[in-house]
Amino acid sequence: MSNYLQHLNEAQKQAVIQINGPLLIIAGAGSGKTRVLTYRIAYMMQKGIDPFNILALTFTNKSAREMKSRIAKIVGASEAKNLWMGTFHSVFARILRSESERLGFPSNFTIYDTQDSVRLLTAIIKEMNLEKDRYKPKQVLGRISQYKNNLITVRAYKNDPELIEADMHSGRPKMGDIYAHYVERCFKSGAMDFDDLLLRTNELLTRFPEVLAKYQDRFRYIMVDEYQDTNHSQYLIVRALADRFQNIAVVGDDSQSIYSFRGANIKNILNFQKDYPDVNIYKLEQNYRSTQNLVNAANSVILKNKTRLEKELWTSNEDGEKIKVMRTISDAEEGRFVANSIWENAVKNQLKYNDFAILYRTNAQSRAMEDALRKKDIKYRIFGGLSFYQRKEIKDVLSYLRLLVNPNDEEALKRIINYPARGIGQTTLEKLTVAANHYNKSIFTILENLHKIDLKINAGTKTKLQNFVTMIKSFQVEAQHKNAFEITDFVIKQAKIVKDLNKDETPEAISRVENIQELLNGIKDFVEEQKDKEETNDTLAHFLEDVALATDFDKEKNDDEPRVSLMTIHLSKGLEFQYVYIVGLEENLFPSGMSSNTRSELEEERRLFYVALTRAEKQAYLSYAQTRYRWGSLIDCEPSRFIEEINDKFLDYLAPKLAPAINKFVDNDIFGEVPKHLIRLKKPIRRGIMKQKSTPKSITISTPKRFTKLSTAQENATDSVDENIEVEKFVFHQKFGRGKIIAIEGQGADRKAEIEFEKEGVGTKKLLLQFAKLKVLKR
DNA sequence: GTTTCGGCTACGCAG
DNA sequence: TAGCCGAAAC
Repeated sequence: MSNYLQHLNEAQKQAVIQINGPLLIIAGAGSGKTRVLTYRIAYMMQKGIDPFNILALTFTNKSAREMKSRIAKIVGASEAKNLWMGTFHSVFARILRSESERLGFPSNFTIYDTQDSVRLLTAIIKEMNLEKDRYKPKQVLGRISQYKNNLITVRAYKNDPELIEADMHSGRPKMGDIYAHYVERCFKSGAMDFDDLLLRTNELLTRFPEVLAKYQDRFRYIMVDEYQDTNHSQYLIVRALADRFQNIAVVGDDSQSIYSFRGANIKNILNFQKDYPDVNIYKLEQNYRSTQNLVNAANSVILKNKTRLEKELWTSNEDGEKIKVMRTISDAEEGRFVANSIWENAVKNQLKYNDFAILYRTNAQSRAMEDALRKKDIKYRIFGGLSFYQRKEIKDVLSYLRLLVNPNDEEALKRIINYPARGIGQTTLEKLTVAANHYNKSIFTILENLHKIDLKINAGTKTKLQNFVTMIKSFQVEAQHKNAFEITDFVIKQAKIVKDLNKDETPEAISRVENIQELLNGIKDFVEEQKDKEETNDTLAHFLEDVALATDFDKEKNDDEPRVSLMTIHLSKGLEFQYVYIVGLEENLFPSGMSSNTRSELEEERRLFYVALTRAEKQAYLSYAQTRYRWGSLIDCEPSRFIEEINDKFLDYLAPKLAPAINKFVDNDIFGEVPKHLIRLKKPIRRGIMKQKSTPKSITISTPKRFTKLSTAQENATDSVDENIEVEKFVFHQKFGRGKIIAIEGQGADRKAEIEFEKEGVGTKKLLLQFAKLKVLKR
């Protein structure tokens, strides 16, 4: 039982048996990190530690499941069951659910996905009459996400002149107001977005010391995987929870830090020693995954980065073959090359298609690969991109379920109030939204009280609205005695969703019906699983949470047919394949044109390339096209600098199949003696200009230096902003300037101030405080 | 008041 | 090329 320790090398063994105190494990690619983590937990449990006291935060739910089952094999299933294992988001969503009422959220709060958040922001920006070109919802969401990941709440924002100045400078003076509305609307809807799951956890642990104490006492042993990709918010959660017992083990590899765009802070791992001075550090440097040629090639690449911890990956595996480099004339040709090569290698080496992966920088590149694979009749599976749960028909069905669980969920309501079409249009919805904002209630509450307020909605429409409410309420009643599968089936039939789709006989509509059927099957499986777990009755809410946080890896395809995996390099982290094809190695694509500006951005791209290379066990292929369709038109491409950064002795250039006319052009151009990057260096000016064209400076959201400063300000972000507003006080309005309050009337959302503005031609105005967003001046 | 049609724009990675 | 949004058609 305990002889599993024999399977470890010395560094691995040390990392496993040191279970007390802070521990930093620097784990190179393919160095047996998962093995160390699973053995470590098993070892702890055999030493008598209650699994109930162990928290392991993993990067994906899939890896949590896999580790759990491996641990179960060592210590037994019943013991392993009590482990807390999962992603930050799923673990803390679960904790938030049981504590949410302290924060003013219902326990059945909805989790908004990115699409929901973007839709809500689009609505808010529209309601505020802001130019949607200046305030692009996706960019605004990115900015809000930055605030949240750095624990800058609405109040912290409003008290931070530098931050306000930064947004003003980037041409978005209204960011603070949008942020405030967004937070308010989420709160009103009983919804948290992805970043809230971390932000609100921090809020919970800071505002309620007894809650912090409870979880500190519970999670006496904490482990964090992929620590290099944690953001500030996650960092603070871990630090708070581990503060009492300091049994904190983090595992990571600074060379594989590739998520800075979502706030990951490489400093978390680099500074771990500073946070815990008595830390023990172990480095796992032996690679068990790849051939020597691959490991050495990857090393030669990552050496070009300046910011890195000292470590050298090595392997005792066979030499292996050189990395193959291929040039093609177009992206379609690149697809054909990859498909042919996979087919040949599969036949020649007796491999299954699941031994192959195609990795790319952007999801858009998958199409050319798919086309080629389909033509060769090679089965494949795409990860990422538009996931199953984000498909329109699936989101529509899920929105019904979300609404019956939480009727205040505004985004769910807006999706389905007129789907299938029931004669409730844009105009009606706008009236309802205005009323909801006015009374500071959810749209559903307005609908329930429709007879009490006059919204100038005609009688026919009113009846339709009332029918809608009645339907949703009937679903809620049914849900009390039906399980998740039964209620979903009921909803689909009652709402006539499939019926609506069946009106259409296009392949798309048929596929949509199939997808809904697949969703039903998924829910059935889920219900069965829950039965085994003998957990609570709230399976529907539980299912919706899983779905909101699910990634593509969490949804196993039911067939066991081997398939080639297609995914972005980001998604491939932690995975391994015998044969790996890294495609689209072109300047402006990989490295991304948006990341060539600063050294640190370029270093992250290089780490991304390092991650891609180290996924391969036996053989890696690099390919690039000379022309590619992007943004709907054909563009010329140059090979990526990353190809040249690999020492030539590890590479094997394949003879390119080119049309003769182009051939004479490119032959000495690409493989000639003159290092290409010397030529390319002359060109950044042109790149710069082109870049500005597509993203004008005024719109770019730049992170001010000051932004990384830690803000620990905690508050309930739903606090009203107008609490200081009194008669006689001077205020500042974004548009009308300085003014004096001469009267205040109304309550709550209806509260208005009469203000005498100093600016010429403005005069006295009555403004709703809810929208006016006045700043109180000292004098 | 609702639906449909056509033009415009987006492609950077993700829980 | 798809998906979204505003304007015209129903």
